[in-house]
Amino acid sequence: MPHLKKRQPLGNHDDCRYKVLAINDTLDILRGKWKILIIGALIFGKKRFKELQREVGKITPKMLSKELNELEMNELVQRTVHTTIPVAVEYELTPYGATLQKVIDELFEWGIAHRKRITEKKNK
Amino acid sequence: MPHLKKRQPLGNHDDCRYKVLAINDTLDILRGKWKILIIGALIFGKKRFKELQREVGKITPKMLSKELNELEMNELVQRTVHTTIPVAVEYELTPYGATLQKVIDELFEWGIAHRKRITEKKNK
DNA sequence: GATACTACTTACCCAAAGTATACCGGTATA
DNA sequence: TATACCGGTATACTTTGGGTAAGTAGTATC
Repeated sequence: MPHLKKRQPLGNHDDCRYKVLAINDTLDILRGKWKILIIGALIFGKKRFKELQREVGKITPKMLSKELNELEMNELVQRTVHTTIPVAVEYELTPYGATLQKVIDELFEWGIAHRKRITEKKNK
Repeated sequence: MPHLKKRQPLGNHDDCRYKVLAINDTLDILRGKWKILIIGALIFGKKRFKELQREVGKITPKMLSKELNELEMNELVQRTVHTTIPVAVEYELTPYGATLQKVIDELFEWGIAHRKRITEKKNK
């Protein structure tokens, strides 16, 4: 079950609160040290658990498992268990997960611009 | 001084890491329970400390002070002390801070869509 | 029979983030 | 003289995020 923060009853003029809530929903989903990395890895296709672990870097199985669970809850990632022997578990981005692309692009572009701004300032 | 995570030396094929770094720069700036709320409040114009405190809600002065400092370090918010008697301190979004608008809009729209998706699913 | 791989889970720990409460010096108001 | 507003700090506490290390059940390889 996907988790959302409880939506407060809207007061009179505070659909502002409602906005903030929506923004934080998105932020919560992307938050965590590894989520973006995992999504990034899955953009290029299905991956198995150990494969992800190797690809993402120094992530521990505990964290990988936790982050994948959260992504799955939010239906951004699909987990498939193949009943082969031994079992193989595959993770892939859902089409819904792919809708995050635009958001991620914006975050990326602003981050790049920020970094540029900062380093330019430093060199003056 | 604005703070950036140290950029790891790029390996051969991982400008992916570089991307993630930029994304996380942006995320870091927006991170914190109150940042978005504060930026949201400042979009409508200058505000004084206590004004912000009332507007943002249950934030403690310590947190407000901390978050404002961080926003100021990143040049998103400008702090002006008016040497009136008594002194008045005003905070406002910088033009640079306003460039976050697009990012925030994306986060908002995705959040709205997500919320809609989830609640629709629940009602089935 | 020993070791190793897969896909995890569990228990424990620490540091950072956030909260609660009180306080400060200065000014203004009743 | 007392109270309240302003712009914060100081101190102590709890909560959360994340890391470490180990264990587990099943399979396969040497």
